[in-house]
Amino acid sequence: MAVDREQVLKEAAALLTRRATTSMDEIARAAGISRATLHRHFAGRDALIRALEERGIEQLAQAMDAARLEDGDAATALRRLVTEAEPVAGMLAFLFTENQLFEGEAVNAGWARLDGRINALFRRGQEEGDFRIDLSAAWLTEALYGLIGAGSWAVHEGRVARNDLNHSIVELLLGGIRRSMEK
Amino acid sequence: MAVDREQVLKEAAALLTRRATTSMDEIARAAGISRATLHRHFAGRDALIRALEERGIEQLAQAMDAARLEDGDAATALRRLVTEAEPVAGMLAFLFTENQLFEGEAVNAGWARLDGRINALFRRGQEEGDFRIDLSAAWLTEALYGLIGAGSWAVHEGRVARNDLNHSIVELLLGGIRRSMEK
DNA sequence: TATCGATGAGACATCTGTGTCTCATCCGGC
DNA sequence: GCCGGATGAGACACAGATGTCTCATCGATA
Repeated sequence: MAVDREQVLKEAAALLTRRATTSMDEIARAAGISRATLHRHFAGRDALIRALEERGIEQLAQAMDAARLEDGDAATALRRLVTEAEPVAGMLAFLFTENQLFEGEAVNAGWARLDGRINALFRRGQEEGDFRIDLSAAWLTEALYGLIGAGSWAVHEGRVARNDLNHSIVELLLGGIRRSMEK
Repeated sequence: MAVDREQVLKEAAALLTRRATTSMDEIARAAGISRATLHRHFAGRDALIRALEERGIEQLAQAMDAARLEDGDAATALRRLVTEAEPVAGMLAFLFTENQLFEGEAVNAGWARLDGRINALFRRGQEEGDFRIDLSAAWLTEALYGLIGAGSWAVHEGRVARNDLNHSIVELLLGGIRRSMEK
């Protein structure tokens, strides 16, 4: 009865997102397998985190593909990106706070690629005259991550309705707090 | 030669912001004292974190006082808040990701008070017709924390210049990404 | 049914961090 | 100079998690 590796990673992500210090034993139980079996599939805790990171990178990359970042105007592409990335928001929030620990070669390269794609999207919006240019694309990228993380956390805490998450993030990013007469 | 408790907390905050699992020994060394002395001043790791949290709450409260949140229009008050809170940004980023673990009585009450003040600021802006009302004040509060955290991290990583931090946060919050003809 | 691979349960050693304690030392005030 | 409080260095036991191993069991398949 082969263990569903993907299912294990999913459970692990759910637990670690809530508490970064969740033990291997707790993860194993949550996944419905024994600690021994967990170790048979992932050499150790580091390997598990690494696998999670690779999974997160892959999922975000797929979300980007699905969002077709290069199509249409940048703002609409950004909306699509947030929509596609929402299911991975919790995972991103976890990795965003955790990735300071592990500085793997391939992993960093993976993040750099993703950052680059988002950066490019913001730059495109700036070049097309739609996005303001007094805020660097690098900062906008970080801010996007930050808002996704904050939003995911807020939903988890019950301070924001899950249904509003997408709208909350995108609208704040695009339009800001201020009520504008027209735009 | 009395240990400078404030200095120890400052060092601890700096280290823990970078890596949440920094050991007591590392903190002690960074503060230039021995682990034994560190334990003489803080009963244990929990007590140290608790002290950090109280310190963060106090500092943020002072920043709010200095920002005079009730004076003038809400947007300007928000600008003042970000300016005053900037020196504590790193600390806030740490506590923001860490407070999910410790659920102290008094501590939570302290955060609730601060959240309430920020919430009130956003609500005031909404009632005065300056802030949009399709984004809840609760979400705006979370978003502010998120952006401060992301900004602090971006500065730490060298992706945003420290001098730009204030401007980056406030402008994104108030105006959003979009280039607007007029506002 | 017999077999083989995968799993669960548990024992075990190890490691890291923590909290406590003791003892020597240092430094300032008397 | 002497004394007392504070500190540093280090030993110690303890707790929790980790990684490895063994052995029994279960289930699918030949």
